[in-house]
Amino acid sequence: MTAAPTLKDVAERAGVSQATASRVLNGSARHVGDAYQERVHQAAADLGYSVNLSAQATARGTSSLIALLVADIADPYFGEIAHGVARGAEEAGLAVAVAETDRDPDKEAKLVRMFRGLRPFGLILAASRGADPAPELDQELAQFAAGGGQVVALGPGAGGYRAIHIDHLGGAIKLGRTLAGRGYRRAVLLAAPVGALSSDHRVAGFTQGFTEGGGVIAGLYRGGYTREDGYRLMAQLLVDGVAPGTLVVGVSDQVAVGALAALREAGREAGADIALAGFGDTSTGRDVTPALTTVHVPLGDLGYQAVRRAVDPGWAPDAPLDLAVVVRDSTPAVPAAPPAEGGPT
Amino acid sequence: MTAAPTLKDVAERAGVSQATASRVLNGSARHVGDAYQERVHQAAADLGYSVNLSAQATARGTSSLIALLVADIADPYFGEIAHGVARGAEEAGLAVAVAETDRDPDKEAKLVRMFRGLRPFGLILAASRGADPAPELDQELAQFAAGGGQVVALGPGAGGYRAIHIDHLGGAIKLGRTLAGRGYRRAVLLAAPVGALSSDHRVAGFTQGFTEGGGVIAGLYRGGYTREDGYRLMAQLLVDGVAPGTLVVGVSDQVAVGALAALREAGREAGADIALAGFGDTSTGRDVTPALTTVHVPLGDLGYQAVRRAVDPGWAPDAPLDLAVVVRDSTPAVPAAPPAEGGPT
DNA sequence: GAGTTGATGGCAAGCGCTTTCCGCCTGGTG
DNA sequence: CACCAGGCGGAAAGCGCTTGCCATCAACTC
Repeated sequence: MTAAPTLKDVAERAGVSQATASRVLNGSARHVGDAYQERVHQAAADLGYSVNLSAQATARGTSSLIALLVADIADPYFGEIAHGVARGAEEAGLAVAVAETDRDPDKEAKLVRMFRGLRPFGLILAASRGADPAPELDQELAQFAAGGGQVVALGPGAGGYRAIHIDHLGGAIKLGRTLAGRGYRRAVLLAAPVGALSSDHRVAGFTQGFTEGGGVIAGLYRGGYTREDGYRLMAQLLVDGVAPGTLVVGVSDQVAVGALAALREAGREAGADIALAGFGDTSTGRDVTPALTTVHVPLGDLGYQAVRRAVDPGWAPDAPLDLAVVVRDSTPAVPAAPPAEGGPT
Repeated sequence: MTAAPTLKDVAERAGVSQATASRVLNGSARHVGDAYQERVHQAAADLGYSVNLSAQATARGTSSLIALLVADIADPYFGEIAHGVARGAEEAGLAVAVAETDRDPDKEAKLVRMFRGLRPFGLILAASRGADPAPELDQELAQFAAGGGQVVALGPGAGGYRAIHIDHLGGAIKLGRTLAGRGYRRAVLLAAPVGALSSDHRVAGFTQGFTEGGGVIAGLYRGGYTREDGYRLMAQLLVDGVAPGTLVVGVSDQVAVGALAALREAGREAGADIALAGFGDTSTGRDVTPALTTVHVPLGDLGYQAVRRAVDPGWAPDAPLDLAVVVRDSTPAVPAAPPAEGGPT
């Protein structure tokens, strides 16, 4: 047998109608006599039948897929989100389709268009969206939603759609406060370009928290979210000159780790000399030396919740997700007397 | 409009038959007059039409999905594979569906069964398979293949199916030799349970290379592939006692990093005191201190090749993939005179 | 014992798309 | 000018599955 057995085959073998076989095998509200059930199951097992989900989706008008859009699946940040999504999907009996946007809005729109063809149950947008309007993307999303699809966006400015809010702003404020509280007075930010929403929120939040605590933002470099960006930006910063005692904050853990690498390569010491903090609390930062101070974001739970939300629009988490700052060795407490380096303001 | 527009809608609006609309929009061998093409495209754009891939799959009898099975998508090892798969899939115009096995053979079989329902074009098995026969899995795979699906397994013992071979054995031999060449004489292995194929190959390979080079395997602990496993195993090893100068080899970078954490916590110094090596060369090990010696596995390329193989069974890579050992600071060269610890047997 | 339920099997009409024919028209040939 | 080939649009028969509706029958009810 080179073609997969169909429902019809099963029905014939069991000596029942297709309708009955369908009701037995693929969950229906209608009850079927025990004897029939038995026969159908037996026939299905004998034939190695497996439902054709495409056909099922065509007939039912809805599929059992959930689509996930991430910037880069190899990035632990998105990897953990995907992990949570996979968990939620499995629980809901859904399969997950994933694609990478490379943070390119055009590509993102293109992918949404292709996903739209899959008629997935829901669409989870985890790729950092920019603040700029993206007309094509918005149009695709609108059409997807018009067709009955659930779109849930993960992140801050998720306009219009169902959203799992991630309080980057609040988390960053806490980070700023905490670090100012530890005695830091000068900070340099390594961020993504203006318009990258989560970056913008983190920058704004940190700035607010840090200045409230008496600190000063002494510099702001822009690149992206990756380790390479962090490395490059830090190298530049080193060229421009950084005073010891300065705190360098990366827009993501990856960036901070990249900065750490640049620092080490330049012979400077992270921690006591130049302090370092990141954002996200991905596995990346836990094992470097010094261990990275960061803001914990419950990425996996977020992904899980996104699926729940897509499956059941009314669903809400028991407790809102909290971003907590995690202080580690990369930001040692600054000794009482500040080095009189940069005066405030 | 709350229901997505269908081909019929487009055809009507364009004033042509469904057949013509189909030919214009969804690639067909047949040519259609320019005027008609124009009208159809226009109508499709006006309506925001997007093909229903499920229906298309039903009609064509084949879908545009490629399925990927990994142990844990949040693990960078699999994240990088998935990244490569995503790249290949995009190139081929395929969507990728992914699921996590948690390294549980039963779950794996269950997932293959569900994927089978999706009638994907191909199925890529990246989750570490055990050496033990897994009858249910094999049966599912056989049935999938019988239905015309391409299954390509990533890894060592990929019996029966199209496989992208990963030469764990060869890579590990090189690692063993290299490290023996650097002067190490005693090694302890932190591995996964017997039967975990890639672990077995790595253990065997390292043992061979290392003993050939004059080293001795002084211990073999078994846990798993994760950071936690590494941490736990190393803690145990520490309790059991390890002589300075010993080399600890983790079955994966994750394990090695976990071991590093345990080491640090116990106040021992990685590198000069206890040397450390991993396997895989995932981002994990690059930025820890000391940086981790490991075997580079081109995970992304592997994933990419798997897709190519699935799409075109005849395809073969230009050059076979090579595993190279990457020596970093976690295995400093041992000074000439060995510490007379464990005599070679 | 006729009438009423309620449970359950089957028929057949879709779901949206592809693809095989079929027929028409244009154009080239001798 | 009769004829044939080739190009192209359309009608319609599926693809595998679901589900509304009807038929049947056993169990009750008065």
